[in-house]
Amino acid sequence: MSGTRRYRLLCPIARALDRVGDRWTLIILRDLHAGPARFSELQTLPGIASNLLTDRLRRLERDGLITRRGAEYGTTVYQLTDLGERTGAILFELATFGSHFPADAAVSKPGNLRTIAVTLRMACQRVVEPDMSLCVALIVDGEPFSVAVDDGIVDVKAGAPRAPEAAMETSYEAMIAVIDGEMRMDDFTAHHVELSGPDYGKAEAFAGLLGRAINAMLT
Amino acid sequence: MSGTRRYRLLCPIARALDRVGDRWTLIILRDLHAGPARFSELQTLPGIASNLLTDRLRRLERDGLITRRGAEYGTTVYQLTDLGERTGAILFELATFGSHFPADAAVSKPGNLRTIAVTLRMACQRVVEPDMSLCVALIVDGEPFSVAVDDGIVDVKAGAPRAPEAAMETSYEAMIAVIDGEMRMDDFTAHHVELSGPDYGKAEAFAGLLGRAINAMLT
DNA sequence: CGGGATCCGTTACGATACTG
DNA sequence: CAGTATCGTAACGGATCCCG
Repeated sequence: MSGTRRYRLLCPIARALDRVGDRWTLIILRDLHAGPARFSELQTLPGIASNLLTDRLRRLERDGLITRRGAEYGTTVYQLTDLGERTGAILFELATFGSHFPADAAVSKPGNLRTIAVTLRMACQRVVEPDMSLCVALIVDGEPFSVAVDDGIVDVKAGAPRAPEAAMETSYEAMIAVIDGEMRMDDFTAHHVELSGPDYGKAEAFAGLLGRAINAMLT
Repeated sequence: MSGTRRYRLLCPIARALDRVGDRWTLIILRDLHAGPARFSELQTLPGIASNLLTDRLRRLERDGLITRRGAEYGTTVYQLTDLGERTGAILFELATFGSHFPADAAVSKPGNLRTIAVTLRMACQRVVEPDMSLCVALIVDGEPFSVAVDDGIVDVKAGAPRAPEAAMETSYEAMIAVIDGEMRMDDFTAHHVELSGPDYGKAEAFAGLLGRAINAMLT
């Protein structure tokens, strides 16, 4: 177990990095923003060792960023606390910054696509109208996500919504291309997205929200 | 020289961490946000080894986040590029998040106070009126900073301004206490700050801006 | 003196194997 | 499923030395 090698400075930036600055920590948090996850789900992160994952989870729990639930049933679930939710802003700024760089030549696609949840939620939250409400199923490479806007409060979670008003289907690579500024938004909506009902107007409303969110990221 | 141990994921968050996620990298960038710095200034960071600093600077230069200027004169100066400036938002969110945690018992004060520049600039930028303009000298523990607002564009740099309209003197510990929420803003302005002219109104205007900036951080 | 380079002991990470 | 245990390797920390 690690524990030394901290900055131990008074500066708030260093204090933050002392909690979330270790390798994998922010990637783990990124996944948990898509909803609670179990150990084995997080282990699908390409390249993380199980002992590292254990160490990070223990430390995040100790610092009050996550909790473990239901250890009795044999099903342990890790979940963000209110404090842990606050890392969303950090992750969003990292995503905005990271979109300026090309992906490595030897990229390995992630085992799960939970990464999109934080970025999508924060990006939409910034541009949503205060009176908007909708609940759509977003399916990315076959993986379902729930995008819910409740009077201007945006929530994005892994898993299909119970009663979606509409659905949007697309691919992860297309989403990345448009966030990176390599694909125009109208090309994306025209050729890489399939909208469907039952309430088709809600699908179009979500497409519009998504467009404004991505435009705001690219400035 | 390092170079392996990258995430190599398509996810923009991972791409960002592949550039700025290594130990010390964000701390170095933090310092450079206060203006250009030389190798020896950055080496005052408590605990960084010179070979580590060399490695991080090389990598930041290679990734286009910083440039080295004037190597001919024997005076090498490292400076943020436009791309590097964009890390300001990440650092601000880290500072906001980090202020929720207590400082370590064995804190070592930094050799320089350049850390305040990014946080101060971003915090003020968020709440400044578009038509505000001022140029004040901010002296923290004797170290001078220049805070300039030019038609709503905020700039904070290490070093005294040439023609300050006013001055504010305070201490680093008091600033940290108020950012952490441990000291009330009115207590700070009443007992831990000294304002002076020549244009006393500008000093009060800056104090007001600072108050609104910190209040916005604490929400 | 500023701007590093070199060396070496220690710590953290990565991979795999194994267990309650 | 949710972790331990072990071990080789890469990165870090501290010190010293070097060169213009």
